[in-house]
Amino acid sequence: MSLKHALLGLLSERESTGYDLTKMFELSMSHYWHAGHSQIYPLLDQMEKNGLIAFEHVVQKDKPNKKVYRITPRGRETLVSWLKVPPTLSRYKDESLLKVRFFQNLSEEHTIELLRDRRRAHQATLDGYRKLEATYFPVGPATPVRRGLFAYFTLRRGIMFEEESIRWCRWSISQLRKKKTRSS
Amino acid sequence: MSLKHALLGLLSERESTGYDLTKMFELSMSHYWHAGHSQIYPLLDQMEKNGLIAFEHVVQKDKPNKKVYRITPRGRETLVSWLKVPPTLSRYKDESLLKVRFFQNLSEEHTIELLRDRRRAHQATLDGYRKLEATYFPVGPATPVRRGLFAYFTLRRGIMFEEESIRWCRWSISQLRKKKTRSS
DNA sequence: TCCTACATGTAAGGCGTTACATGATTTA
DNA sequence: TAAATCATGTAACGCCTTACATGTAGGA
Repeated sequence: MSLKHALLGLLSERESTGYDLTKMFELSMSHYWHAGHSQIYPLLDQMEKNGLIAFEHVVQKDKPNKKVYRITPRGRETLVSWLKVPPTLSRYKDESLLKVRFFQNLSEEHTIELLRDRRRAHQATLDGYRKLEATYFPVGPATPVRRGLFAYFTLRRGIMFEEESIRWCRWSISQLRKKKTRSS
Repeated sequence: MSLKHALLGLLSERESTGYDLTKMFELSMSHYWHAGHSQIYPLLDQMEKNGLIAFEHVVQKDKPNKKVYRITPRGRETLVSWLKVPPTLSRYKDESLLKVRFFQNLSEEHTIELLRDRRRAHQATLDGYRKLEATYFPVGPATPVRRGLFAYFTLRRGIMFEEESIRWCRWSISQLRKKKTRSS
């Protein structure tokens, strides 16, 4: 159950509400993990009962009241021992690549069109990551943000992935064009 | 439900048993999809009932009897209309990168050690892909294998991904070393 | 003799998505 | 006036993993 550990990791950095945690997944972790609030709230409940985290009710005017969670020493232990275990080979699911695998069932024109769409989608994602980079890490790994080095590493991995995806789309399209030339 | 479409895709290429299909996921599609036999057998059953595929009992000596499935015209329609829909942004889950995100909870020595382990794991995966490439696509996209072009594209994506992962590991380790030098 | 390949199934339980449900305040 | 933000929850259903279950033939 890695979501539990992801929540412990985020709470090891700062106290947060379920709402905050949900947003962190959306905004800065989407290329390697994600979870909706309907999964997060019940899990926080359960983790609190198991003594991994604790919360405090905070009453607010103007805004709804909230529950602010923090990690307990026991939670920290659980996090660290999880980090030390070498991860098993992660099994990706990429519906987009899965479709490409079966593109022989479409016309060549159509597949080129779909590959162009993919390239544009990757470009848009890349632009988003670059904005994050410019905002939070303006001078790269040397940016003086405490605790931010590994967050920067994972963002870099996202950027490299998107760049590589774009190169792959271009290469695939060029291969299809070559094939067309040969057969005509 | 993409597994259904993955099965249709594989059956659009050749008749197969549940066992064959299970092996194809393991051997050549693991970097973008996976499924175990306990998921595949009941789903084939259901798809047969819905008229997407049909099967024939084949009695064998020496080996257990088997059910050979083939795709129906209706299955082919379902496959093609799925292919035409632009995929929604795929949401990856990469436990390995998730751990990296929280490495600040470990010592710097330890994180370097773990990153080296990752690099070696990616190298091993890459070696496996390269063997597949040498076996099935010895002269690249021009290899005269009918229907094999898109299978080659997806394999190339796997190779590029692993190469990029290795570069990222090296880069991360070098960043950590620099930081150590600065602070000492 | 033990392991691997071939071959097909079921069952329990956990994980994850989508939809339902509420409601005040701020911004466009 | 409509939408977004803040904020927390529940329920139904489907997907997926792990384990249980069985049996033959061939190779090391």
